[in-house]
Amino acid sequence: MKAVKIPEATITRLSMYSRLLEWLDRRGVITVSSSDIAEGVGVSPAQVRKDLAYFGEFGTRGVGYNVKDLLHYTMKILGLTHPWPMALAGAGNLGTALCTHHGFRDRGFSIVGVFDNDLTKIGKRIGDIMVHPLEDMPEAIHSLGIKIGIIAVPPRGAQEVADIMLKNNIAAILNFAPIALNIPDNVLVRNVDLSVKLEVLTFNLKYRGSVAGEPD
Amino acid sequence: MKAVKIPEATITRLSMYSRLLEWLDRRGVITVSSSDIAEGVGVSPAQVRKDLAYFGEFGTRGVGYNVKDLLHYTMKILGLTHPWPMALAGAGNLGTALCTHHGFRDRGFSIVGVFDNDLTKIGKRIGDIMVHPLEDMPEAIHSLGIKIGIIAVPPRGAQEVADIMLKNNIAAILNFAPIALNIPDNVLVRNVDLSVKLEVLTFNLKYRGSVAGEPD
DNA sequence: GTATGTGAAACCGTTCACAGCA
DNA sequence: TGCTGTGAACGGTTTCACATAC
Repeated sequence: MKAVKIPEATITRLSMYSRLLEWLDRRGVITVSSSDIAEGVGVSPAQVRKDLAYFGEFGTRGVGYNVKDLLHYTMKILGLTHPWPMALAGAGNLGTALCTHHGFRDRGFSIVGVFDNDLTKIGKRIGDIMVHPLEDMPEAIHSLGIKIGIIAVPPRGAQEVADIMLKNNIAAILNFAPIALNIPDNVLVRNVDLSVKLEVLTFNLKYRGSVAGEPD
Repeated sequence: MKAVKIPEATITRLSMYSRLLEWLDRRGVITVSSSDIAEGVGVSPAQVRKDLAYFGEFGTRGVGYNVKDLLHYTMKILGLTHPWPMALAGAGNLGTALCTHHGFRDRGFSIVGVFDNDLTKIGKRIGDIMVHPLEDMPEAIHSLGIKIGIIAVPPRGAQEVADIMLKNNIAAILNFAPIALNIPDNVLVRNVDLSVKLEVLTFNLKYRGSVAGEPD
């Protein structure tokens, strides 16, 4: 935690390193080198070392990194030492998929409230939680200490949902609606836009013939 | 189409401009300025102009851009003048969500084959298409001229699915499995990793207090 | 010998500021 | 006058290469 600006890309990669380390740890691997990690997530070894160097010195020269230790550090850096309850707006197919998404629970994220204003969905059960009307979201946010909201409603309703979240002091939003939300600067937003991802592919298919590389 | 390298971020934004233009066009808007576009997608006007400049001169000085024309150009640049049939592997919740995802069809993408090797899913109907066994995928890829594959299976099965796609000359893969796929350089891959997105949020919540900005 | 940690260099993308044109 | 198009400046990220430490 220096007074240095840390590139977002570094955080993204750190998250990937962390998951790889979890995998290695489960397999009983004790030590990894920066090249091992690099190969595992598809970046350069120098990049791995630079990324880690933002946060401290975790390795041993001539040896590498202790898997368990580095895993622990990455989790701590990413703020994953405690669970993050989340509120989900939208109980459609996407919402259902997110609710049951294994990858979330594996990393300490859990959707503790699902909200929708479609009467045919309210009362339904997704996994082990029930869909509640949107108007119940504020109370849930406060009583369950929810800091992160997920928007998985159609574009039309997205800003409305965002506004409700904002009014109730949500700190961060993961938005799946393909529109630019109007969000104040003190609230974090990240968008997941599936069509954009596909269009990057079609562009490349069309103009570059075929070149690989994964910047994102 | 110059001999200039075009930043991936430019393509990402182009895709967003394109969708905004569609929206404006449907509303009967005739002309937009770079500032209008910039505001609509949350970037700077200079950025919009730079991005467009990679591909030509589409505007009129002192006036702006013709919405219909620019929409047409962006679609063409992105390779969206013809439909892109896609094969989906994985008929779980995520697969189902992707199948019924409106945003795809709106932009010319359509999933024309869904494959899974879970016997309880094969034969099921998602929307208007049926889930087929994974072994039927090769034939579908060839007979339907599929160039893009989507992987929405659990991490364990992802590489296997990828290998099948590769063996059948898929040109691009959109991967939702949170692992680094082993893919040759001549095949395009983009990963959608939901946990990573969330961990970027938790990192920022923890260390930056609250700062906005959407780099991705 | 081997692999980390790190300044310096190279590279890339964004912003600036203004020339060019309707 | 107003807004586009663009070379140049800027800032930030990645790569390089080597000193450092085990």
